[in-house]
Amino acid sequence: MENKTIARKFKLLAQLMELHGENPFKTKAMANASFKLDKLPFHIVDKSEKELSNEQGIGKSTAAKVWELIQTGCMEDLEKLISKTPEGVLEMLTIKGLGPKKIHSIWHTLNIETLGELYYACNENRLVEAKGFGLKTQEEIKKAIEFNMANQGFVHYAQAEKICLPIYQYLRSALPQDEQLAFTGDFRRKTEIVNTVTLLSTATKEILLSLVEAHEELIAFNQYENSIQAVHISGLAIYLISSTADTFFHDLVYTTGNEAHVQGLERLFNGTIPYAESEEAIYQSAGLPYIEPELREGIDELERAQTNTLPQLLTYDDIKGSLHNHSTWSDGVHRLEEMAVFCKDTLHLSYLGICDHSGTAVYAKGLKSDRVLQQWQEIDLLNQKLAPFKIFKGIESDILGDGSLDYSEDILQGFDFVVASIHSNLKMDEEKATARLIKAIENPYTTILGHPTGRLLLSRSGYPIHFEKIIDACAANQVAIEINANPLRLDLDWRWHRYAMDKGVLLSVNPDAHRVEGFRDMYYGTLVARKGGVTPDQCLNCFDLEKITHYFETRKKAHSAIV
DNA sequence: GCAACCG
DNA sequence: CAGCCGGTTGC
Repeated sequence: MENKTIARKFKLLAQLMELHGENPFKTKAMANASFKLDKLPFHIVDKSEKELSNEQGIGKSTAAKVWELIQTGCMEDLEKLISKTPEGVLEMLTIKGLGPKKIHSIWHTLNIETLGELYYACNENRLVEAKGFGLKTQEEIKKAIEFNMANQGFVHYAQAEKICLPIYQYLRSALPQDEQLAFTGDFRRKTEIVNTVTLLSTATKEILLSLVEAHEELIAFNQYENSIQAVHISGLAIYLISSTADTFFHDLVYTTGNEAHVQGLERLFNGTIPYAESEEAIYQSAGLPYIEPELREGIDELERAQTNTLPQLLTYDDIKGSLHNHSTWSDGVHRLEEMAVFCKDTLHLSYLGICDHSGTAVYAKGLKSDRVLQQWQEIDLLNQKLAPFKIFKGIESDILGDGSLDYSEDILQGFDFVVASIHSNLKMDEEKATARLIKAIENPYTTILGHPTGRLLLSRSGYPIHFEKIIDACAANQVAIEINANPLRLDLDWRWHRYAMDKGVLLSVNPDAHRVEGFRDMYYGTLVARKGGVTPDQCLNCFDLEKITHYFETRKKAHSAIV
């Protein structure tokens, strides 16, 4: 069991205790425990109950609960509270703008127990009758429910991958070597969210069905002539299609999609895509080089293939370093040295950009100026110790409400680079948000624009921005744009990578890691970067140490000339 | 801690 | 009735 899972259970426990009006001190203790558990720099499952209770903020009874959770997979207190709470009320906790207090009011004064009823009440203007609710809140909640409904059944790519790779392995080892088996559909095209994972195999439907039925975590619930609809216990839909040896690669192209890409390909064949012994052979017989599944979105990949101008997509191995990461200096889990050593020795990268939160982000222990100076001292020492590995002095500076950065010029000029991003005042119209971002982009100290829309996939749409204007401003000011590699963000969206590159804007695959494992998110970043057609030479952290050092230095010279 | 919202 | 305060929520 992962720390995150344990922390989430405690958070839910705290929320439900509050929802059911239990002792506020105990409630607070559970909320604190959740926060604390989430920030422990080791795997909780490796420790004893005793060791755990030695941690500041985790007492005997909390440690006992953690132990119970690890041993039995659940906590009695939590299970009791869950059973006392209608399912719909539990779902309300996932709606932005609703916390335990407001949900209590909805549940007990309006007698609403499902999200459907709640939505209906918003439409009927009945939510305002409950204490603590006004017109604005009602509108926000209505929008949040709509957002939730539109995303029903979808999971992040990373979640889907975690579930279906073992399923693939299971099927692969159960099927004879000469039977083909492959992922297909959206998942194969690496879309940022998926609602169905589709697998294609030359095995018969009967064999596939028997394997699904033998798998503890899969339930087959529907059958068609050549396919099986199944669901994983997590709720993720799994679709299995039975193909044949002759038609396999033809079927693979069709099911991989997307529709527009397949239709375009069909036109090149005057109607039907032929059978062949590989996908490469199919594209070749249309006179085309192989087109990576990530690029098959029906944009202009067929034209680019025809003119031999498909991009040389970056791969995970092209990544030379990691920019935009956090440490215990702000809200990270691991110390700066641990982060650096992990990059150096485990990931074999040649540099780390550390970008802890700036002062305004108090909730994330953002660094005030004096702490910045102290961190620089530590970085200088570590750079001596770890050479030739290099830690760059960076900061994730909040973009304040008016578009300015968080520090005075004398501090800003001391950084090797600055990631500027928005964390507060997210409810802006497009005009305001765009102007605010452009002001930050025009700041001579801004090196990279961080998560440009602030979106959280499946839970929060970003603030609206005028993408062309933002990207044009980055081009004019030589500001790179982050591809935030956290699978919940993947922001800048891959649909805008092309536009950015055409304008000469560099992209940067940034994991925004808050713990050492977080660096691995760069893998998800490279997947969407590939979807966006990003090449290594247009990706800032594919620069080797010498090149990026030079890049940062010349950028600094450029703005000190202005100042 | 701070901003938005509500009473 | 403007404006302040305290509570809730999210960052």
